Amino acid sequence: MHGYDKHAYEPFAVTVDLAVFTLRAGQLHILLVERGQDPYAGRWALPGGFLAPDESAESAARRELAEETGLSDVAGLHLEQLRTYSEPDRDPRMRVVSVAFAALVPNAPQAQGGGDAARAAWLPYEPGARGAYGPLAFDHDVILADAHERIGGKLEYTCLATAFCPPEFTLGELRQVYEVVWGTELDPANFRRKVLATPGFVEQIPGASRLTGGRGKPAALYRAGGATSLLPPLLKPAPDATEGTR
Amino acid sequence: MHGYDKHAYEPFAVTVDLAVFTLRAGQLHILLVERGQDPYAGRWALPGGFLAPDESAESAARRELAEETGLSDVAGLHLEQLRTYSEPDRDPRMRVVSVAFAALVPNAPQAQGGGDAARAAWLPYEPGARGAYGPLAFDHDVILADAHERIGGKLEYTCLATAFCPPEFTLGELRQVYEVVWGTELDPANFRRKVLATPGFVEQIPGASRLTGGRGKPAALYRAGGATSLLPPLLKPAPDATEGTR
DNA sequence: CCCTTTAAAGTCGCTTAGACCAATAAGGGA
DNA sequence: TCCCTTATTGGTCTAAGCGACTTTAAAGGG
Repeated sequence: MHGYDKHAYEPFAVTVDLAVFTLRAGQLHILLVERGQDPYAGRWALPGGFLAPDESAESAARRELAEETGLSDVAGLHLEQLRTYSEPDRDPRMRVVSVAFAALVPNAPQAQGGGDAARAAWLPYEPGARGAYGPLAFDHDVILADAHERIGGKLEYTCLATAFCPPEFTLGELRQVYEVVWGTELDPANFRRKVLATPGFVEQIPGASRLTGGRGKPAALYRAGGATSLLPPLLKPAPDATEGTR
Repeated sequence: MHGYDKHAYEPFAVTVDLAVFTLRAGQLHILLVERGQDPYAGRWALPGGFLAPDESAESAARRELAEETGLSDVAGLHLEQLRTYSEPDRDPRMRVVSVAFAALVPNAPQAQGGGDAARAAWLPYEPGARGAYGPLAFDHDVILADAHERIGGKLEYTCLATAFCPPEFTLGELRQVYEVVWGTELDPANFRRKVLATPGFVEQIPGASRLTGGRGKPAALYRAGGATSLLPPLLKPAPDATEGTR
């Protein structure tokens, strides 16, 4: 196929949508912008924007990420293409094909309004029920749920969790990433053994330590190692059948 | 920011590209079409086509899959969105954004030419070096490599392997799927134990048996079960102990 | 001064993956 | 016919890993 002179083709508008997660006060947060105009005026939506003629979707996503978060060094942030949403009726005005990305930000600064007048905020994300943001605009509820599932899955078999942490972190903070994203609790001792047994996951910073919550024994500091895959994987514990909370 | 009246946007051509895999004579094969016109005239390419105004990328991909393979029941075939390729220079003529899919076909019929005069063929796929098809057109070498990596990864933690098999298959045939896609050998007894220990992976057909290669003991027949995830995963064996990645 | 809190380190038992070995049931060749 | 080969099926054994648990260390609070 790909014969342009033999087949008619329709032009489409192409956008990128970003699901930007961060950890704040021990809770998973998502970056959202408030729409100021119809359709879905007043509703929250994922940040995003149109693809420029001379950039790839990855470039556009990273540009939008810098604009919306106000961070200066978005080069090192984890940005991952989720999938492309192309249902014909997903935008009531016109045909829009959107390439969705998931991004992880370690320490979230204040949310910036974008280039235009839209209001931006970090809002706590709760997987099952809709949180404080209500139903999102367009199909962004689906995109957001897909993004969270992807992140949770990648924690199992990659070293992605360090992307949520600042350059220097304790093993307790790293464990909190798993606990918050998965919504479960992990045994601190077993988690420590598993992480340290994986070569290249983390590297200890010699002689450095820090108190995490003002209490308890000071914890050693680590930085992210060079490994990217986590073998064997760190599997999310199966939900207990006797417990009805899930 | 999704404000159409505030930002200019460029229209793009949107296509779907398909990496269709099958097993033939104990070897992994990929469905390719030969281009009849420039650019890349005479080169092999992945089948694909333009997105129609009223269909999603998934619909377009399934439509193309039916056209190119000549199969009548593409509804049950596994079709999975890979990612979207949007580099500005990936098509020398114009700006084309392509949504790539990976598909698995159990028993490949003869390759059909598409609706146009393009020649289609099943060609053996070899992961590392380029096979009998030489360098593919556009960025399709990258797409094909990404598709193979995705399929190989999904075999580890899903029950996807049955999608390569006909409705009734032996455990040896199922094991061959893993061996061919991964390029490794698996112990037949351990593979059998692992598959049968996973509830819902396969169901035995009572009393049925078949000779696989004309030799050996007849094997019991199974059909695909209802399970979709494979927990704990069936990990691909590490290449060698000389590397420190495990 | 004792209590709580968190980190760090070790122990115990169960499960499982990987490496084997053996028996069964077919076809092929001498 | 009698082995030999091939492939399935079933079994054993061992080392590794994981979950549950205990213990010690190092900090702050009442």
